[in-house]
Amino acid sequence: MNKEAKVADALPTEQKVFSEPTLRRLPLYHHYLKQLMADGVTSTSCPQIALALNLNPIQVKKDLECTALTGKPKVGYSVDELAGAIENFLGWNNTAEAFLIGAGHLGAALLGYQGFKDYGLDIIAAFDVDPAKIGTTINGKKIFPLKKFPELARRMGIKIGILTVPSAQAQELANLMVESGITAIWNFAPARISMPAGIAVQHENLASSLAVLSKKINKNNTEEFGHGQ
Amino acid sequence: MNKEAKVADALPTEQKVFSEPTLRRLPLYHHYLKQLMADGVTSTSCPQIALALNLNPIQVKKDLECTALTGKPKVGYSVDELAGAIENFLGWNNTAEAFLIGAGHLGAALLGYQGFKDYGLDIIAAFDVDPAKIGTTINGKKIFPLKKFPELARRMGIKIGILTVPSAQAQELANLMVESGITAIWNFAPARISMPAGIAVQHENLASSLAVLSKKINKNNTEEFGHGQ
DNA sequence: TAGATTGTTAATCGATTAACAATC
DNA sequence: TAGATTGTTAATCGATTAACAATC
Repeated sequence: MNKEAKVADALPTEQKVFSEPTLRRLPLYHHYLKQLMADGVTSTSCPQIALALNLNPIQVKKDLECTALTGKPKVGYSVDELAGAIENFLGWNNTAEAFLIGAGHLGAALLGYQGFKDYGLDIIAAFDVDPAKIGTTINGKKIFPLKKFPELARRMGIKIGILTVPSAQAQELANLMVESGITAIWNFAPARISMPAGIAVQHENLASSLAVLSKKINKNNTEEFGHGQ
Repeated sequence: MNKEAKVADALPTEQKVFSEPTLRRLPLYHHYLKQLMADGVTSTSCPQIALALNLNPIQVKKDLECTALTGKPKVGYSVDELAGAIENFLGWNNTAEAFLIGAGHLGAALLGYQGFKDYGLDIIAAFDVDPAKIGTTINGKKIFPLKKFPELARRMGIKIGILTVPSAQAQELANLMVESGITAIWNFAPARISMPAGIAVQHENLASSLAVLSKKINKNNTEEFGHGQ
């Protein structure tokens, strides 16, 4: 019995929750660890990771508590173990299957992105209402008519839905997903969708990111030239 | 002279900084205001916006301080004015031109996304090293050889660069952008890039979002079934 | 050993939320 | 007027950062 199991026995109900900023940083650490592995490096430390990613070393340490690994003072952690522990924590080693609705530009891009497999996600099919797209294959993934979604999702036990549709249709199609047994929705429409409790929703909003970038630009300009916006 | 100008005169150096979470919510408000406008609604309030977007009304009020608008007690704000003030604050009414490097799946999707114009961004050309892509047009945008980037960026005074390349090339091409006069980079590669001070960088990381979604799913499951992960 | 890093607890900082007077 | 919302200041909450003993 390993250490993790012992801790789990001792505290069966106490499950530490990690903040969203922490969760968002874990893939960055993992990416760096993979780089180290490719370079043949076998151990690393929080200060080293922090230096490479331009983060605070103590923050890195706090974040890595989620792995429940024990490091060696002065040495750090095994790169291999650490990468594996992050994958394990994020559930990247048991792949989940997903359906996508909306085979437009963005939908097609996601269908063609090979990296998702590494993150435990496999988009196995897409759905659309456009007769020109139905029956075709985009980036190796077959496009089905939207009306087949509920039946196929139920039959295949799909739990993750990806929404890449115009915002006007987002709420309606999210509802369809939930009625079809989907319990987690990754929403790329520039509109919030509201869902019943128990349904996980992750909003991806390019307008939000662009707003942050715009303001960063303004900030740099005003600092540089020394006057208000 | 309007109120904003007066405030700017009175406090020329004091420029209130708004938090990143606030900036990310502004486009959501704007989107809802546009909906109201389409429905012919002329005024709205923070509680109404909060209800529609499932947010805290006081948070909405705090966020809208960035507009420097004065609302009417019991009535709220003019939908039209509020939408305009947000556009103004985010700089969406003076369009900025951008170059994109990496005309793969994701790059093509961004080239084809019509919505950016509304957010003050115009991607006017893309660059790639693939001879099969160079000279072609993807979603109406011409693809140029990468080696033309510095000259064209300089000549056209382009300040925004969008990176949609594999992570192995991200840092190198970000450097090229900066050498070509780019001062803001929107990075879609799943790798952090480090930049000199004064260069604005916005990282877009699907792996991070997926990490958050995965954990939301786990959380719901453990709550539902009442045991640890 | 000396020194760097871990592990953990405490302090700080900033965002969110609450409180309340002013006002239409 | 009564009541809802604004504008603004204070309190809370949580994430980040600091401090420090333990240890290899």
